[in-house]
Amino acid sequence: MDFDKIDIIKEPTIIFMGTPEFSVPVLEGLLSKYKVRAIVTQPDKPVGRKGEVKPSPIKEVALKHDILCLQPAKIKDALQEINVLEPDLIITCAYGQILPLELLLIPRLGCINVHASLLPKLRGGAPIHHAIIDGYAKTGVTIMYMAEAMDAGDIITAKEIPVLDEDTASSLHDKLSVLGRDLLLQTLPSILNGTNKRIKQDESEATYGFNIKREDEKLDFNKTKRQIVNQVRGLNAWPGAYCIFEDKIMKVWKCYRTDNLFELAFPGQITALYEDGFGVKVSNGEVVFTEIQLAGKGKMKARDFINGHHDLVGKILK
RNA sequence: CGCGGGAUGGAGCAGUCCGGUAGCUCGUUGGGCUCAUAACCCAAAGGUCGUUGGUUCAAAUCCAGCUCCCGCAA
Repeated sequence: MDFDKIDIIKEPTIIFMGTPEFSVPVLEGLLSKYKVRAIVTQPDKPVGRKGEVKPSPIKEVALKHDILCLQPAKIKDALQEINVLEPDLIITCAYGQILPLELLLIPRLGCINVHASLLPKLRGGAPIHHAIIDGYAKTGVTIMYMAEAMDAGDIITAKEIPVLDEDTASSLHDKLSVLGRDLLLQTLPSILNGTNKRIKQDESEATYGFNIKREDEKLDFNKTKRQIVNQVRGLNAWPGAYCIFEDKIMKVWKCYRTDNLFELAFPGQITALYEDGFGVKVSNGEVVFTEIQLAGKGKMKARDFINGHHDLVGKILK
């Protein structure tokens, strides 16, 4: 009798923890090859203007596959339940809560996390947005053991992709999500049989990409055109960069930079009209807004906005 | 009852406060100019002004209800 074989056949008990859309492909990939004992996700929360209570995307998957789904308001409340399940491995991916040490110690093989950056770069809750906003040339996904400090655990493996000029937070999100799925499936066998690598993070190289705050969304026209463009595409398709036009919020969904200088214009001043949008003066030149949205209105082509608003040139965005 | 904005030809807006023949910038179609053009000139088509009811001689406009969309906040 071959005992090694028996070990491989024995199914590990896996618990998956995740919440948003990003973790859905990762979970579904996992489900295609492995059995998941339970799923932990954030409680249903009121979403949208009407305050409708909606389950998280991960809960939808749990329901579809008829898997036990835990939704503790605080993860500590579920420690007992998780303990009883006797997981061999806990896999997290954008769960949304910090895991306490007691939980990290439960699984025999530890807790691993799929994180959307090349650690130790961009630790924190919004690594995808910040990869673009902060002008990173490359980013990726990292699978690592979880530690008490946020995203600071030992690295198991990582895979990088370039940040392209045409990338938005949205496109990068989708790419990293499937990249994370593939990397997890590729790496999981070694984690389950204990042959995986385990590399300490270089603390001196650490950077952070914390959750987007309202102030991160406000455009500052004293910044450079590259910074403005990165901010706009780094916040597309959610939550969007904005500025103020005639006391109303104007979200900017798409823009590009030009070589025009307009040295005499004020930062934020509308410089000129073009076929596809209108120019705005920033510290070192001009960016052209091509898709915008005014408070109370839907997204629109900047050209349509121009058609309805005369005398734009010279006005100042704040 | 969380706060607020909006619904007007295909698009974006004005007109609404102070009721009285639907306007602007585009787009579309046809014609003209041009070596040529997404440029320019001329012309045309296209709207029961979100929906229901009320007030009035008369409602896009005033009043009430309803539907849908969106920004903020959660």
